[in-house]
Amino acid sequence: MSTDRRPYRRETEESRREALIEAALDLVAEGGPQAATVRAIATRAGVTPGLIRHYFASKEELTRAAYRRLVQILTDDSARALRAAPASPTDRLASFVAASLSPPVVDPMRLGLWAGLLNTLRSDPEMRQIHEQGYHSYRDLLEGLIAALPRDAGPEQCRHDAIACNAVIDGLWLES
Amino acid sequence: MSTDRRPYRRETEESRREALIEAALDLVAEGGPQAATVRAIATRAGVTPGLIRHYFASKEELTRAAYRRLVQILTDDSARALRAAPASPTDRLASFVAASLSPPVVDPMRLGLWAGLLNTLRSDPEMRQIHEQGYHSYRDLLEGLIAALPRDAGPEQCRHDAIACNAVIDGLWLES
DNA sequence: TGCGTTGTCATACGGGTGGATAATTCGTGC
DNA sequence: GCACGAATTATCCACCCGTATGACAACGCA
Repeated sequence: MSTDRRPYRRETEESRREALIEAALDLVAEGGPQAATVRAIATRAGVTPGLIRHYFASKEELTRAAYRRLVQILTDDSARALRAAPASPTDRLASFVAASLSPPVVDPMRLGLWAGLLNTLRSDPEMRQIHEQGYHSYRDLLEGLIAALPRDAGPEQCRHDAIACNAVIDGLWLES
Repeated sequence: MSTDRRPYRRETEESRREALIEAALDLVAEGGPQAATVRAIATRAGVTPGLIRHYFASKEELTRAAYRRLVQILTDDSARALRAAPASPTDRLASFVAASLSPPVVDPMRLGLWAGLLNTLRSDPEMRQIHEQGYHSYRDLLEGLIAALPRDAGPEQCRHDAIACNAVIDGLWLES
């Protein structure tokens, strides 16, 4: 009479959280927020729905954790590209821009993710805060590179150029 | 005992359809597709839910009509900008690009719309077809303007430049 | 002014699904 | 082996979705 129970392995808290977060991001990227239900996330992560609330107080918290993770990935990718860049200021900027337009930064999945999360960002203040933090750190990176260029330009001008440059990058990023 | 019935006015078929479509677009822009429920659309349009199915066979049909309308708006705006443009090829291109980056083409609502509809576009083939038609007509417009420039460039080059130019425009558009 | 058409309202239904929970089981480290 | 807690299972409840239906009233026309 014993119903056969699904076999399972115990995992570390970190690996489980990671799997759940990744599953959530994948689902949002593919089908928008409405596709990222607790059941779908659990299935994708290879666990049962109940487990989600073992690691996250609510689905909302999981969503926020997922977005935090996404921002971190983007930030890390940018920073890594910069570390491997050449020494000349001009070349540094050029290679940084190039890196921002090639894999793994550019990825169709990321576009879907961004689009899917846009509405959520607008409504949830905490999400918005996470987002702005990441956005500013990227733009500041860009501004630093531009300020290091061998040319005559005040900080005001550099800031303005950084914003414009960022705009162009985002545009090319969209087209991929 | 008679429940007081909400007073109403009879409208033309066109104006009702228009109101429903606009309501649907607004809701998608604000809260994503999941916010555009039959009830919400009806409320926003100032009617009761039942009326939707008086004008559209199903909600899906309304959604498609709404998207068709959006594409038409974008196309019209582009064409209008071009009609008012100067004669010189270089100036024409410049003013067209400028128009693509100012109101009413640029609009935070449109960005939300685009983000919300991205997933829908991916899954619904008919939607995708509507989308590509609009996208191509815009890019062809751009390609025509570029081909008219006073310079030495083959058709292949013009096409390539049009795609790149479109990418940059989209990027600036995103930043608004 | 009265009548018929039909645009519009009101309400209900059947159901799918969403997030949450509580108790149970069994893998695992000691 | 024993105990702890990770993970499963089963279920809850509520909400909201899209659809269907029938009554009512606004407007055009005679």
